[in-house]
Amino acid sequence: MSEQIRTRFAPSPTGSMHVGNAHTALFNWLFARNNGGAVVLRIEDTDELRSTPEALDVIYGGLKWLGIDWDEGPDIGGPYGPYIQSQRLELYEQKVNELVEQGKAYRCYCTPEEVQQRREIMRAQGLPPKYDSRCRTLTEEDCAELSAEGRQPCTRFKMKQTGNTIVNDIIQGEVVYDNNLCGDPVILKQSGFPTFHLAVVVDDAAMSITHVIRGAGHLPNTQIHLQLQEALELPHPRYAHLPLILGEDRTKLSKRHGAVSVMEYQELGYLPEAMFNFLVLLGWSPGDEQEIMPRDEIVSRFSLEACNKAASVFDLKKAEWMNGEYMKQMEPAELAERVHPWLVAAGLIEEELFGKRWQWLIKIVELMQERAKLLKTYTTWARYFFTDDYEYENRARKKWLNKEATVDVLERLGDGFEALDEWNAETVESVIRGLAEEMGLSAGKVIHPCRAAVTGTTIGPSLFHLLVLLARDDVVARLRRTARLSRDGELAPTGDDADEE
RNA sequence: GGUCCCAUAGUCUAGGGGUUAGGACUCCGCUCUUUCAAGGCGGCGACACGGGUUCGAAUCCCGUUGGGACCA
Repeated sequence: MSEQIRTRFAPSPTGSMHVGNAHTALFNWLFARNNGGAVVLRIEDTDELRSTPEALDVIYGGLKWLGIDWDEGPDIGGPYGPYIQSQRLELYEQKVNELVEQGKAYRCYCTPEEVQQRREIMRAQGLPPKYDSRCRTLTEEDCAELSAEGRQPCTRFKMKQTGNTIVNDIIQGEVVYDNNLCGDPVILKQSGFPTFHLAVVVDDAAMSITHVIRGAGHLPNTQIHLQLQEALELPHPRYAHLPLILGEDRTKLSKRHGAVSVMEYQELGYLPEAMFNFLVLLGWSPGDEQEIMPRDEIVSRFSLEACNKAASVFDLKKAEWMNGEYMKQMEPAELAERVHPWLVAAGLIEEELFGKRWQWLIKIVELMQERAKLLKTYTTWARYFFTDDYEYENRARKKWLNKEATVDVLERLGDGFEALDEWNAETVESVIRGLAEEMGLSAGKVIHPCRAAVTGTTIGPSLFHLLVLLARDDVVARLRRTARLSRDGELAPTGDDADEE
């Protein structure tokens, strides 16, 4: 008989989906899917004002974007609901009362300020800054007196004061904590809300969670959870603490490191499958040299035992590279579908595309498929395909457009194109090369000015193939317009980097 | 400050007593070409340090240093 594996992902509804959270969700999902287990989505909102529908949507959206699904959760229900902690308050209260009645927890009348103050003193003395347990020994009269002062109690759990608590972690191994060093944690706040410690323990058990997979930041909390489970006579789940994801400066990833929420990566033009692949490689490796792997393969090869203990730095450059790789592997038609919304948002193309126009877009996408690294890249690099309103870059101005010889080349090229019977890559190329020969120039001396004139830039895909994706009339018009501007001296380098080479 | 965790190049990692320490990103160079932001080729670059254990340590142990996490 094998127990049904159940993992859970338990975010707080903060209104954004941090990549660290996404990483944790991903590993829970991978472990469950690899083992034919279930994934539970639980919202831990006992600390927040309450979850708002918007905050929930952010979580759902982030997970769905990455392709992480769940078997039970607030939106789809399940046999262990409700899945939002603020809807489970009676349960926590009942458990807390149970502990108090059994003498395993007690009311504490110290204010947060007092506790904080004493902690500072202990720290200054070089002592472990834990709660000093002074309310443990309060009598009923003491309590009544303190209440009369207007104090609202919180409830603290009595931690063992001797011996060790051993966490046996699948990833971190055996970690030993000295019970004497841990103060009694609050389990029920003055407000009557449970703390994280109580709620996780109660819910993990109530939801039959077999494996708690979470960030390594929770490792020290686990000693509390283990003791709480014992006191409540609940089973211990297995624990796996994942290495943290850090920013470039090796501190916890936060806003000042740039994009930290998964949706920001979507907005930057990342493909979810690339993000998925990138994230899984932070803290896990298949053991060989494979890096880019389809989702199925990741699922089948995944294991918690193969996870790393060391924290990792989120390397944006590598994520970008990987995204580019995914874009290259894609069918042009599919990539075009992904790129299309970006072009629409940039006002470059209409939302409804029909047959020929789709085919045209696919060709454009394909032309740049090798070099674009993000979906968003198309809105800038491919801009000139969709509008005549593009900038002449300084490099193009300096190298070609601001030179006298260019005017003639552009004009004659325009004439040559105009005279063409057919507009295709071969005919275009022959005009360009023919003109170069006629003028006694190398082909590059025609190609580069032409590119600069028609696209405004000095770099891009094959010029011949690019030109034929534009209407011939447009190309001719652009050549003539550019020639005129050049002659009028309008194309001198501008701006701060005008002198830069 | 206390406790815990971690330590292979700038970054992600493989390896785990005997290896020329492998791969990937980045960076640099060369090359192809019609440009590079793409392709091809190549290069720089690592076992944090000090002690042990051992015939032999990057690998095991201890310490130091550094980093991180937690301490409502």
